[in-house]
Amino acid sequence: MLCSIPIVCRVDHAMQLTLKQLRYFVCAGENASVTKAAKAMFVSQPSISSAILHIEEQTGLDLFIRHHAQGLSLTPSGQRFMLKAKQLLEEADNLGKFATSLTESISGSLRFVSLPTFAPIILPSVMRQFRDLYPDVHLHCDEADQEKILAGLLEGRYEFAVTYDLQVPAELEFTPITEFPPYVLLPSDHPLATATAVSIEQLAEHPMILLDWPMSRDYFYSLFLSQGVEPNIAYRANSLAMVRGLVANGLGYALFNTPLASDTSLDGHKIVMLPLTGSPHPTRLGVATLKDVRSTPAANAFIDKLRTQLM
Amino acid sequence: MLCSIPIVCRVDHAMQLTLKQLRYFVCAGENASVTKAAKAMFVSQPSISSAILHIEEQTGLDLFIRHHAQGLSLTPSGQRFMLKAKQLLEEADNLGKFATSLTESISGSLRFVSLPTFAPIILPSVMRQFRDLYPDVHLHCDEADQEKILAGLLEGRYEFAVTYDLQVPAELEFTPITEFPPYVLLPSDHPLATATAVSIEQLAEHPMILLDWPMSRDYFYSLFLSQGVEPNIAYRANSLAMVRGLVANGLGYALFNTPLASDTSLDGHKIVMLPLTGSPHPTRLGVATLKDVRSTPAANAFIDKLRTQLM
DNA sequence: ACTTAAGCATAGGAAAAACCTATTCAGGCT
DNA sequence: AGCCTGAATAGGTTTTTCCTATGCTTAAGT
Repeated sequence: MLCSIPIVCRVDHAMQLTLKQLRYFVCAGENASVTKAAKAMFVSQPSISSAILHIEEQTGLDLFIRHHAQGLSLTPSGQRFMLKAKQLLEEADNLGKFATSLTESISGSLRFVSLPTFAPIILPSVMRQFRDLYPDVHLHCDEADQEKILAGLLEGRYEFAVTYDLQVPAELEFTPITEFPPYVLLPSDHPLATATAVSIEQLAEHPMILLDWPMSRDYFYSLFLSQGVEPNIAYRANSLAMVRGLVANGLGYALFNTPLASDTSLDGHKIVMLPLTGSPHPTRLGVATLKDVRSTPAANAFIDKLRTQLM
Repeated sequence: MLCSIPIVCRVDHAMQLTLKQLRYFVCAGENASVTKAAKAMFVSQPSISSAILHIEEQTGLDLFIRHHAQGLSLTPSGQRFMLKAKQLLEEADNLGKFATSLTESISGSLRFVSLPTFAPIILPSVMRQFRDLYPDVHLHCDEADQEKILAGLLEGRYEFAVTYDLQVPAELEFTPITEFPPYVLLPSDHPLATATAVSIEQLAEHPMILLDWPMSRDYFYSLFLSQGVEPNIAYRANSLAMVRGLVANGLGYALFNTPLASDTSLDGHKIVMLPLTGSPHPTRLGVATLKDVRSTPAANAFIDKLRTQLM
């Protein structure tokens, strides 16, 4: 039979002091009296007494010199211990204040995320306005594709996301802010450029420049499919600027939904923007947040600014 | 009948978070799991759960995103709160460590007090030795008369006192270290200077220089009174140096108990030191501490050094 | 699609801690 | 000596903490 080795459960008997006990002790130390401390803390005298005794037992310190019938005074060790205890209590209070500041004040930092499609178009001015109002809040804006955005929200990396309402899972809340109806970008010498509006059917036969991003791709494709036609993809591009350049140089038309301020491509050619007839399904832009998590005041303030900006 | 005004008890509902709750929360946050935290903390899963819920209720924060059947992740607020909570817990641990350091290690600072009569004669060399052994301990030595010494001990201003066992109250513990038998200081041309020892009776008629300090005065007087004679006080002086100067210049003899290393006064005259016959009552030098308060290791170490120095 | 597994929340009762009232005890004060 | 003050103790009650058992919701597996 083997020798059974006794396993010593090493729970590392860390001194167990509660904040309450420390509070009682400090109060007694400052008043040099258990009774006065009891009055100040709105508890009975034995409560203070036993808290002190408990700390003395836990630490092995003699905190007080008991003067019979006339209160207490701190021992030198007690004085030193009280100093540190007060610091700790201070920090504990600060933690509480910090918590309320997180729920109540617009401060600290704010992390959010958006799609690179329109982040640089919409967010800079909102961030500018926000910074002017709340200069102490540190803004951090990431750009990522929809998949990463949703994962980041679920993992708590971002407080909110400015994105489309596409494939948003049930755990997330999507509050729409505005809609972007799709429109056509045409080179100025395109046969359809003189119309006031064009239909999907009209466009189908012409060569198209496709913004080749996961979401855009699916969305614009769906506009044709819902009309029973298929687009004639001549070129694919990976940035808005490139698409505009290709259009401006007459290589085809493109569909867009994010509003563009400029009617000129980077190389100086003019572009014509026309609405689509038949009110095609617009994309909905909004804010995605976690369903069961209250937003911070900073996040709410930012989202408000975003809303007024877009509406 | 007067309107009864309802008194709103404004107890300033300060957020009541316990360290234990914070510990549970942090552990859950670090493990991204209530269950794992429960195992790590050796408590049941609901204990962790309710601690978190309690903090969330108290602070109004949503600390975690609950992923059904696959743990938790911290919200942005939760992340920030956890950082601060960890800091607080760190500080709490430090307080515990500080307490044990007070009881176990020779460190920090050490305040004590002694009588100016012999403090400068005895303590400097002990302090020197102590500093060489424990250079990090800060020594603070006050000088005060017996009355102030005793009050200072009772108020916790000093950890111990090096003094005589005179009028020590019951709350204090006096541990004697050594005895100082009184002896005579004579000018070298004094009629008794050639003897090997002198008696109190012999001295009584000669002019005496009295060290006019409360305790010394009473003590030396008592040596005469116990023999049924009275001293012939010619001069009174307020310092050892002055007494020695007066003696050396032939103005009288003096009684001393603290041992002197030099047989020369400050102005260069020789002094003769002779023992008293009849073994008069010696003064007892020792250490006074509070009776019910354990001394710190630093104090014990110092007192040990003092004892080996004097014995 | 249905079942199983994982994992947090809730319920209810038991154990522990905190608290309160009443009393004791030890020194000062008159 | 007797009263007063103020801390400690005793004993019982309330509050908190903790545990077991169960429910509920989604992911994963078949």
